[in-house]
Amino acid sequence: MAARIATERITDHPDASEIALQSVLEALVDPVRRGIVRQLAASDTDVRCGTFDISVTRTTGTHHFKVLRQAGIIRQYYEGTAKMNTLRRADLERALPGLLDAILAAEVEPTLTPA
Amino acid sequence: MAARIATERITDHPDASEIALQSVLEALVDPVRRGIVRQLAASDTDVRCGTFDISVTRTTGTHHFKVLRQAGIIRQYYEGTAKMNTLRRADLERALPGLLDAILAAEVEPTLTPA
DNA sequence: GTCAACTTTTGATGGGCGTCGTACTATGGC
DNA sequence: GCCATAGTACGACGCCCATCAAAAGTTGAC
Repeated sequence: MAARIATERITDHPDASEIALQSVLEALVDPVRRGIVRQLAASDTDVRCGTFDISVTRTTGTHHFKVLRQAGIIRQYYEGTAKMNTLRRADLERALPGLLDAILAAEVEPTLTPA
Repeated sequence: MAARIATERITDHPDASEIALQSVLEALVDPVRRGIVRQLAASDTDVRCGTFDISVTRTTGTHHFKVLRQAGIIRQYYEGTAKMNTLRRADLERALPGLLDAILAAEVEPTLTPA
């Protein structure tokens, strides 16, 4: 078929108006998930799940992506066998102004501190 | 003795420079603790532990105050038998600019939504 | 010194979350 | 059709955290 970008297959995305502080905090309290968000924020294109630099199993990775998606922090869509990820910056800024920027600005994670 | 404000008896306070994103997020992810911080932010004077409107036992309350203190979010000192609490706004702003404001601005907690 | 008010400490309990291994599904290329 | 690649679903395990009840410590008033 012609459809190569199947956005419709993932139904988990909350509307921008449904993004809640509690869920976002729960999502971003985990360092692995913050790492994902940071890498996403640093990239100027959408990123495939498999290319992230995370220190956990693929299985666990899937779990973290799901949490981020259900909190409304990332948007996911399929492109062939690959699952792509985008940061929902604008939606987050509307729902929780300043929060994402404050967290991204705060500290380059200690584990990544350059020498 | 003459000392009625014994700040020295509590040694847990991290220095402003030691306030870390991870600890602050871990502290503020709990709704009860965010409630404490909100009440503190809304008050123009220091507040005694006992006068907070929290929905848990005093024992649990003590625990939450301790977490907030060790994260560097509040400062505590004794005044007689009462334990007073202050929000460390300036220190937090220096360590994690914009974070506290973003969280306080975000939503009046659903549980507190006025009718 | 004794009593009452305020908060803490200790120990126990329960639930939730991060983690993983294995088995499964889906897509694309041959 | 078959195989390889990308990611998911399921189930299990361990640990950490919020919660509490009961007992103990501190301080101020009398």
